Amino acid sequence: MKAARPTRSKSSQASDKRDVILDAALSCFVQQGFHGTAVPEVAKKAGVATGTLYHYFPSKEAMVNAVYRKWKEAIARQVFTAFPPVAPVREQFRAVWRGMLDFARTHPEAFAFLELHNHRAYLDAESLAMENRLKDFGAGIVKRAQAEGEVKAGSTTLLMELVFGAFNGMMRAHWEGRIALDDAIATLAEAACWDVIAHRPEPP
Amino acid sequence: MKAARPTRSKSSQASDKRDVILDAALSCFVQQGFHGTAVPEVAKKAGVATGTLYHYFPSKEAMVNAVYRKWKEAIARQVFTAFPPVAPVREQFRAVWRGMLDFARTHPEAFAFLELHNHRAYLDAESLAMENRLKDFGAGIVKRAQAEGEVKAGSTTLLMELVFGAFNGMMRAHWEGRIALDDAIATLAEAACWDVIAHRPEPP
Amino acid sequence: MKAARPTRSKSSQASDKRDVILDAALSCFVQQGFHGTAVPEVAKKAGVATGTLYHYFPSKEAMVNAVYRKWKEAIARQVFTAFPPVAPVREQFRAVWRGMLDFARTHPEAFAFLELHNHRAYLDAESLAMENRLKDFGAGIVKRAQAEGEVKAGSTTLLMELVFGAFNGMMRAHWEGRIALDDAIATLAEAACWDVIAHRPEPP
Amino acid sequence: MKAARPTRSKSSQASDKRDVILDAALSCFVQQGFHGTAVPEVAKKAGVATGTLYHYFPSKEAMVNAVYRKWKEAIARQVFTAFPPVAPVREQFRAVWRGMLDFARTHPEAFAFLELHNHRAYLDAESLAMENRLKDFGAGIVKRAQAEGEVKAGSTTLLMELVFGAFNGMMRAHWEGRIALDDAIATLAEAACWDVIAHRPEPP
DNA sequence: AATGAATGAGGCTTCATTCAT
DNA sequence: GATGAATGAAGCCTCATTCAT
Repeated sequence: MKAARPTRSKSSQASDKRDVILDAALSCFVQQGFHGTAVPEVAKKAGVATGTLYHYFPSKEAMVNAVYRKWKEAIARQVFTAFPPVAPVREQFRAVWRGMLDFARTHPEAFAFLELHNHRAYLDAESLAMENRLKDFGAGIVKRAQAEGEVKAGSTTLLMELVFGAFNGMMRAHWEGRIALDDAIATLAEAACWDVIAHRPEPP
Repeated sequence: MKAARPTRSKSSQASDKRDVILDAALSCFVQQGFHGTAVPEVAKKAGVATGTLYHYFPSKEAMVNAVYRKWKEAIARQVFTAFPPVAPVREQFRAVWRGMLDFARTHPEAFAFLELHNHRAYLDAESLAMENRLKDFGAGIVKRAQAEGEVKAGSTTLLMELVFGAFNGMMRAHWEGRIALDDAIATLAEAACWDVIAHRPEPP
Repeated sequence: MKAARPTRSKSSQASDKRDVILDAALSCFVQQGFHGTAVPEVAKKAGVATGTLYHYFPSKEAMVNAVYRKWKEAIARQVFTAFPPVAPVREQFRAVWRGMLDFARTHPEAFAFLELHNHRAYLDAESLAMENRLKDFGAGIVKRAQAEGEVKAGSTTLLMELVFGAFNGMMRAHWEGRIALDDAIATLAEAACWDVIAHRPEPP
Repeated sequence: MKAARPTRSKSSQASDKRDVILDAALSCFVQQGFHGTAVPEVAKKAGVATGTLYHYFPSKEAMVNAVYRKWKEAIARQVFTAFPPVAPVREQFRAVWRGMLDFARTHPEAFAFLELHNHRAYLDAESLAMENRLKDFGAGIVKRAQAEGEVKAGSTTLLMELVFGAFNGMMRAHWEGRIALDDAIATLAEAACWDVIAHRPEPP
């Protein structure tokens, strides 16, 4: 229900404009990359004057970092919220997977920007620090599952990176139109990615 | 005296310089991205004058496409060469995997450039066409394996993208220093990625 | 409660704010120059909003001219007030000198702004006209003194400019920390500058 | 004789262009000040493209410092060259004075730029260091003359600043058209400025 | 073929000024 | 009157590309 914000105060209007700019920036950056995007382009897409961007962000770099953090926070929140702390490992895995998938389907540009681009040249320390939260979180799950014997032994980080990589590979294929991400595909993918880490003793 | 390289013809010297430029360009592009790299930077790293670049490439875009094709061709050749056409599927999978891994270890910048960057904004049609060869090749293997019942049923493309994605995830983690790619890790990763596509009937 | 200033009428409050702005502008202009100062900087230093400046001055140029005239008027008033119309020339000289020195010591930023900056690019006709009053006044004194034989013959303007120049040189050295302007120095300087214009017949 | 450079090597042509730019910059800066001058203006006046300026100077600030140093060096050289080390103080004073006057007459814009503008906002340490050489040199002369009893006792720096200030005042008046700097005027000015520092015992 | 100075359009950012609140 | 967000022209500087040597 959008009716929840019927009267907008001055400050919420300002926040709105900031968000409009962030959305325009996301859209430009995901299509053309950070260095491939001109600041006036972002302004034009946001429907404001170029100078206005500089009331909200001190520089283009600050802007891209704000975009990055906004959405990294959003995906983290979504995954954490859906996570069942006391469920069996298999179910936890599914929950994280669905959380990420829901996010990626709801905010395809945000996901593509976060995961399909190389940000190392312009992200600041705080943004880089953020990047590791989901991964640490994921690594924690894998580690506990390893202790319970349900997941392969060996480098926890490797297993987690393989799963995230597979997920990103799927999303990239979707983003670039090579696959359609319907429920059958999503289910198959989830199962296949579980198999990446699942401990399956050879049958006798 | 230029006579120091007697065994090389004039044309092969020219090729050398072209390669020097391509190497410098690869190095710059992988660190700073295409739009983040200035042409004189590439020239400086290559040890030639700026104008010289334009004797070998008509534009910066042509240059980045040449870099892309050179290395996409190289990785394709390496994988095709190592591929055993008549071996069992499991062995074929391992061969492709090892081929890619060997390439990525031997040419880390090239691999990072090819797979960890988003090129859509500047690659031309021919380069884009090239991108699909490895994937089509991989998809062919998967498809045949599906027919033989050794691989999960369902979207061939999805399975292949999951495997490539997992591989890229591993390489990105390595590139960014989160894992060390020793043999134990590589073996575990290969096995885990095979499990992505392996058909494992539930035990009764 | 705004009632804290009961003795001041509305209009004098407005004048106060105008003066606050003029003071802030003086401070900025003297440190960074006219073109080196941004209008919002002046507003910030004055403690008002940027838009408020434009209630008091139609433009940045009008503002700098107002600053100039305010202080040029002030120094003129101070010098004229202290001037003894019927005293001997030597005493008149001393009075003018002390008047200028008092002003420069009391309002160092104002003096530095008036005399140590080059205003030709933005002063309007009225401001430029003002600039010559002190000098005409000074020239008048010198001219009468020449008639009385106490001052060197020759270009009145030159003599007056030399004295003003010497005074400014002293103040610049003080402003830039090369000399301390104590009473001994001031007395020596006054005597030395009188010698610039004093008619001293060679001893026989 | 300009014929001394009949064939210009590549490097001397480059120096020529650098000098053309420095001259254009001097001309702009002296008329409109540093912050009041736009870089493309300088380029236009120099007859080159804007980008060309940046082959010779890394920034506008570097450019203004180069202008400053070029001319500060030139005036120093001129004064030092004309200085007679073993002559009587009165003659040394005259030599310094004439050296400065010759320079100011030959290069009026350079002199106006050096002495009639306030550079503190953009000069770098090296330029500021340079500024004190002429003054230290002048102070040395005054100090020796004080020791010989020909010059007033008291703050050496003050006396020197008064003389320089008077000289600058004269030049400013000339620059702004209030006096014509013919030989009669110059001679009178020189004598008057000597009187600033001359020790004249009161007649009994 | 090789050079690198030169170009000028375009990039990021600033800033004098306006105007809705 | 007072505010400060908004504007967009203009500022400094970069950079892909050209061309005389």
